[in-house]
Amino acid sequence: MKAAMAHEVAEPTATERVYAGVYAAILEQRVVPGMRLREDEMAASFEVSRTVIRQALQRLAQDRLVELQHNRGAQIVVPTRELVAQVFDARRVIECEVARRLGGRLAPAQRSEMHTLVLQEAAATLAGDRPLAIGLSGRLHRALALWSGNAIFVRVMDELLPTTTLLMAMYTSGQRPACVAHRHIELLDAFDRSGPAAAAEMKRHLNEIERSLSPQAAESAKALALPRDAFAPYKDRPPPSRGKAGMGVRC
Amino acid sequence: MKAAMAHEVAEPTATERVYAGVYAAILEQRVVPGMRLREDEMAASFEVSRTVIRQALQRLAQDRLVELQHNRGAQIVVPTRELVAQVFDARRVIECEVARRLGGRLAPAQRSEMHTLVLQEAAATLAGDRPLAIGLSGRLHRALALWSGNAIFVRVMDELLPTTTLLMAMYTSGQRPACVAHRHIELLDAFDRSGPAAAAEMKRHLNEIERSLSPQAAESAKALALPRDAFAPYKDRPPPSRGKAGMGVRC
DNA sequence: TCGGTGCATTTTGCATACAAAGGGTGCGTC
DNA sequence: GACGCACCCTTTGTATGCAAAATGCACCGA
Repeated sequence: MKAAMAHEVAEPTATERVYAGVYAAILEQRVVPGMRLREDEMAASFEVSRTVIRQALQRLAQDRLVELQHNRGAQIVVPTRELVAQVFDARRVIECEVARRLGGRLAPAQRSEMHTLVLQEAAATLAGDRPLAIGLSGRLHRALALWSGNAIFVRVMDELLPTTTLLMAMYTSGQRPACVAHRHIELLDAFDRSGPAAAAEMKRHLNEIERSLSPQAAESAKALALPRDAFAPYKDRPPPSRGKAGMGVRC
Repeated sequence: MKAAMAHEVAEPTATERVYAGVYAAILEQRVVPGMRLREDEMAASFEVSRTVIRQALQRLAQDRLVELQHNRGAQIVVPTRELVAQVFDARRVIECEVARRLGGRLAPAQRSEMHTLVLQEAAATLAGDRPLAIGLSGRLHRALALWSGNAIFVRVMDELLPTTTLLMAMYTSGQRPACVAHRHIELLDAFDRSGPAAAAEMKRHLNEIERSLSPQAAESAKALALPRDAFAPYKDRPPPSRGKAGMGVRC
């Protein structure tokens, strides 16, 4: 009778909050690749039980944002140059095919939605909100897969987008604006033309994004300790004192 | 120390046993699409706690073998003709590209492993062990993705193979031997020639499998009750010794 | 017969507990 | 100072309990 009509925007579950919290921390580069995520600490930070943390870590591992090593806990995935190449290679294969099928065939509603997303992303980029821009970019590419008519492509995109997001967040050295890579307007134009044109532009587009990722930001940074405030926005107030020795800090 | 060297073949966790049990039940058609999987009953059948059942269902849902409906529990996915078309469409896109890259470039070891898998699969088919044959077929396709050099393709195959397995198990009306679809020998030959040849043969191969799936077996069968003994082999016999129940399939 | 209501069943989310396993640390020894 | 061993800490796997939410169904009234 009130909310909870359209989607489950109502009240996120605790697990989801943790998931989103870590996701946001990655996007905003508050965490470093290779950083250990200890269950107790996270449970304290988010003020939930370890059950929730474990579930969230499970989902994050499923999205390849964290890596679970047996009996050694979880850590933020350390992206490699190799991974960048492979992800974009695979995305070119799939998304160029999507573009080929969809180019010149966009329904008016789809075209207008695409346009909206492009504008929103541009606005976010201008506003300096990189996380939002990255998210909107992902939504655009996902929408294209959806419109291709094959739900499997959407599944594949859902599998690859989180990793891409991680890569874009990690392989960006601080102030460098990665926005040059997001010339989605030209993509929109190409989709108005033909399949081959859209495919070609998609390839160019993905190449451009790939090139924009500087393979330096994520280097070194092995297994850092958890900065006390990495998830600060989610714990409200600093816990009294966690004077536990043996943190195993090592760079 | 001793075992657990190569892989975790040592002693499967309870969650894994449940997962494997349901997986096998699907392969052997002891369960029907749409069948409800109630936690309590499964917990009783497998003699584990609901914790384990929930985790197993989670993994099964992740593999799209069961569908989790909010507050309505889990049920075996009901495959549609649409899904068949989409899965094989996507697999053609990806695996033909894999074949194109790999054709004529197989390392000797790879070629021999491919050969071994093909022979094993043929043997399993002759022996009437459809589940094994389906599994080996999947392993072959996965190996090809692996050898393509792009780990992302492996991820995608890992995403699609369980669904394909489900489809092959479900869309096979009892005695119909689906083995004609597995002319992997010709695939092997094509991979010895060239990229384009391998891609063409892969396309033909996937088309053949797709056509072999008769879209009738999985119809109707909505929300059946759980047969008391669907998972029987797993609640009385600790070691699932590959029971050969309902194996009346043969070529 | 149709429609609304309330209860019973089930699932879900979360917390807690505990034994086992494995890795890392630090200490003692050589 | 290097090596080996024992202990500790963390994670993992599993069980259990419980409250809240949602479903489905039976029952009741019109």
